[in-house]
Amino acid sequence: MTPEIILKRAGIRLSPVRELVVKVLIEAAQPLSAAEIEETLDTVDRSSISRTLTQLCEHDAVHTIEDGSGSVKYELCHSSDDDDNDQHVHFHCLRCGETICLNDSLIPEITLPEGFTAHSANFVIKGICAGCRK
Amino acid sequence: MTPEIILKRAGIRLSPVRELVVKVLIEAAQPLSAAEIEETLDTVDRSSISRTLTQLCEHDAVHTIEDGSGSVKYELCHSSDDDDNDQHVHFHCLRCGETICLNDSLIPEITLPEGFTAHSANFVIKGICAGCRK
DNA sequence: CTGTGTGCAAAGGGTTTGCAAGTAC
DNA sequence: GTACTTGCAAACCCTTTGCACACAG
Repeated sequence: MTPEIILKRAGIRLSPVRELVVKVLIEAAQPLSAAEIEETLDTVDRSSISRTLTQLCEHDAVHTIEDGSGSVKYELCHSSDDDDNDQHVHFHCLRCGETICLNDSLIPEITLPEGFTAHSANFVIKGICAGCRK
Repeated sequence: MTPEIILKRAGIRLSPVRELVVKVLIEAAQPLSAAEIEETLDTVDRSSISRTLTQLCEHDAVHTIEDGSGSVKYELCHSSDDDDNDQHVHFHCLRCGETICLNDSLIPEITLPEGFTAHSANFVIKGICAGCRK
């Protein structure tokens, strides 16, 4: 998977910054915050990163994870189509601050009250990871 | 359930502000943000509310919900004991911004990788509520 | 007198916006 | 030329902290 393909599929024009941001997300094993992307791409301004992430979210190429760390994390959507079936649970370590994907645990379907429509879901378990438990 | 009982059980001394904050949380049908509590209690300073909420969280009398709205929501813990069995899923309406409890949907147990320990969980479904769908 | 509670103002952090310069077509 | 992209600085929102006064034991 290349940045070019992802951007093209999302219907977003190519640009240097956008390709760099998507590349970082592809290579990350975990969801990243805007600040983490900024650190990796230290030549790129934070506002450009912010705008790019907003755009990627609007085009459903990226989704957000609120892990309670204070900053939103971003992750590439795995499925190209609209159904969010690939959405998995995340684990946020309260000690080291990392947020990792629990790829084996898909977010379960929840029955909503009459008239409610789901758009996305955010399921984060907080605790201590194996590395920090020691 | 009264503010006095909740504070006493949490091991927090009584005070005018603390009783007011807990009272608002008791009467709320939904999780509230610090700003919403501040609006309701317009005589109380935001810093006092912030400190009270922090204290309530530390004593496990209140837990937080990150719904992606930008501000953390607070809700009274229902169980008095340590197990978080009463934790339920929340629904956040992207149109009206309300976050409501889906009391019928308990947060499912997730199997964590070896060595991981769970402390709490945050499960929020985002979409459009019945009132906003219209 | 000592400790606790509270309000006010200011700081902090994370993110977004206004604007102007730069770039591509 | 026109539209799009980007960086810089400033603004914004939400939350927390420093400090001083007030009050209770």
